[in-house]
Amino acid sequence: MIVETIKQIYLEHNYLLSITAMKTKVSIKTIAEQVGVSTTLVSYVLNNKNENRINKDVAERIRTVARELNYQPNQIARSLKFQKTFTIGLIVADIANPFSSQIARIIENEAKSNGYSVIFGSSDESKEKTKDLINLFINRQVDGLIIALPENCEEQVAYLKQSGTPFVLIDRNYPSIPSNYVGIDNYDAAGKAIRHLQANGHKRIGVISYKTSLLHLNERVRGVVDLLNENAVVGEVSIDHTNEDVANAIDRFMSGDQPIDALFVTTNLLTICALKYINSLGIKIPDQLAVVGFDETDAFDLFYAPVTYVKQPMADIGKKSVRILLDAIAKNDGVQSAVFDTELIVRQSSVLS
Amino acid sequence: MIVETIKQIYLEHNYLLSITAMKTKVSIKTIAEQVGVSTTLVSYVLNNKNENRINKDVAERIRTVARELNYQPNQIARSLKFQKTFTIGLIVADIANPFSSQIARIIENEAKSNGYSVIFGSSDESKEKTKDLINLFINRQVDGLIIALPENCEEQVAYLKQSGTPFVLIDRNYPSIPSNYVGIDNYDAAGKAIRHLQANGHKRIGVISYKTSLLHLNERVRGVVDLLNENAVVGEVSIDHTNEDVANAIDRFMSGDQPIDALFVTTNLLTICALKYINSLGIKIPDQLAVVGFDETDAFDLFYAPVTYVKQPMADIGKKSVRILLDAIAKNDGVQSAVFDTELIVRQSSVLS
DNA sequence: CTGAAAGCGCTTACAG
DNA sequence: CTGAAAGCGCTTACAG
Repeated sequence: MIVETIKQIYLEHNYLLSITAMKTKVSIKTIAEQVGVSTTLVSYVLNNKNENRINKDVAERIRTVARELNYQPNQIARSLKFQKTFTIGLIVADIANPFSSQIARIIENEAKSNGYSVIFGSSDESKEKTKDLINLFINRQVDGLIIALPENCEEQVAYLKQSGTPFVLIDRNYPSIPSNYVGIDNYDAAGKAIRHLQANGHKRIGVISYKTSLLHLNERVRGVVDLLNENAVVGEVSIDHTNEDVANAIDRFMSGDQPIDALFVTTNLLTICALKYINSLGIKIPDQLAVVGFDETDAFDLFYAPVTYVKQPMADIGKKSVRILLDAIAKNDGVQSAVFDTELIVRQSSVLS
Repeated sequence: MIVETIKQIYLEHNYLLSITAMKTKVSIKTIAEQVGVSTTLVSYVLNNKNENRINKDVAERIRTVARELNYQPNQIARSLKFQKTFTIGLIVADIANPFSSQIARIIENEAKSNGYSVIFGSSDESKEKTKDLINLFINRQVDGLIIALPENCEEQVAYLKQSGTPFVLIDRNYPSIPSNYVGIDNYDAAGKAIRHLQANGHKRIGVISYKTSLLHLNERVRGVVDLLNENAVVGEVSIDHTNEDVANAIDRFMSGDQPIDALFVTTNLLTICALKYINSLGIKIPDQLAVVGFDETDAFDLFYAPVTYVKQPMADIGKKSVRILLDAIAKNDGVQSAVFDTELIVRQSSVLS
């Protein structure tokens, strides 16, 4: 009954011949036997090699049989032969984070148009998981890796270098160990946010960031502090107790005789967290508090005062990281890096009405 | 200089011995030669096989050398031998869509704890891309596939069946061709939303969904219509002109002598799109219009009237799809399906204040 | 114009 | 207790 249904559909779609091959794995050998030639010839024909010195009729018969049997080359066998898998390993903190999944999509597209597939893994900001994923992907013979590393991963970078597997770091860089890297000018991004807030009359500006050794985040904070000096009010929150820490920071910022009148938050997740708490306090944005966030998300668009944010050129970052990786795969010497500018998308959350 | 830095770090981390192996691919053969035994023995030892009849000293030497050389087994070679790659292919409409990336993360975890990795691809709701991805992944010898299919993919389902590759459909089902499937009770989910709106005194309810043959979405609409009968006001929007169509539907719903007082939207992306347009019209939620959306997103939390939504049990769906797939990989006969209940998360957007 | 053979890195039944 | 050999599915230099 089920088989009948399938058969029916195949008939309709003109796949009749495939039915005969149902479930039987067809290899180059199957075709060779069917046609009565060597596997050598089958391989040549199917790969369009030595076309000029292969009998046209034989070639045609090979192609026909291959089509009839719906031959699918075994890429694993090719990979073993070529020592090349046409696979890229992507390691991010969490593929469910919109920043990661947006980048993943761009990398997927760029990889695909170059014949590569991508295998992914989430590190949850853990050094150990990162190391495991690196080894896993190396075992699986990926041709290269694109990685957003957690903090304190000098060891992993060194390990990657000595492994000989081409890789490019994205988002988070480790300048102490020269590596391929693609990211943004974080210092300048923060500067854009702060100068904008200042230009709009904000005097006392708070910044919320993670307590971390991650350079790209610290650069964002440094960008703030260099502009505000002693007037900078910094709140560092732990990744383990983000909600409480953000709440505490905001409470501290808003109390005392010099409450802040503007807030800059250095990541999308932190910004959402901060906005939720600000909402719960009934603080009105932007009148009581101006806010600038980081990265694009639908939540910022739908907020009652659409949120001003620092926009990263996701497409550029994703594409460039693949390009650099493919370069490194082709010729693994020297390192390349690309640092993109960001754009401040100004909306109501930071502009007094 | 760079080399010095790396060396330094390796010394610190006690990887001195690895340095000597820098860039040299080490195989089982390398170890065999170094120890002076056959590759057979190396393989047995490293895989803990025939432990009882292998000389303890030899085994120890093999292990030591393997560790010193930081031997990493070539999984491609193992895959070829075992006809098994321990890889799952995941095909979604767009990995950048939060629904997809959340599911992806759960699938990743569940797969990993069973020794599987996951390779992904986005179909952009295209039949052709889906077919290409299926073939690509089959060529790459994935052990199984988890797929959210676009509409009109009967052919692809039949193709998958005849390929013999185990697969499970998620989110979108094709009951005409019995297959492994994991999803939710879409009809009931819509019912939950509508009964809630009715219980809150809403009389005239509009529903926005895609114009599609996708069963799961039509089930959501059917769930509405079966409750409201002729009072149901349905707006179907094209996936190609979503923004305009949503705007047109809402304009139509809100005009005339019987404007709607409540709106149910059947997907997260559509809900966000609808909310943006409603905002732009200055319509106040829930007082002028109650809204119930679908799926979880930060945007719903941060909305000035936190949005009531139908919550899918993402973890259940993700885990179950992997479990069923692994079952099918182990013993590919018969089909399993799992249909989960949803939960209506009631918040301000649908409750008159 | 065609095919036997080696080899990619692994595993394992078999023989000793 | 150990190893030579075959084989997973492919490619290709080489010989004819």
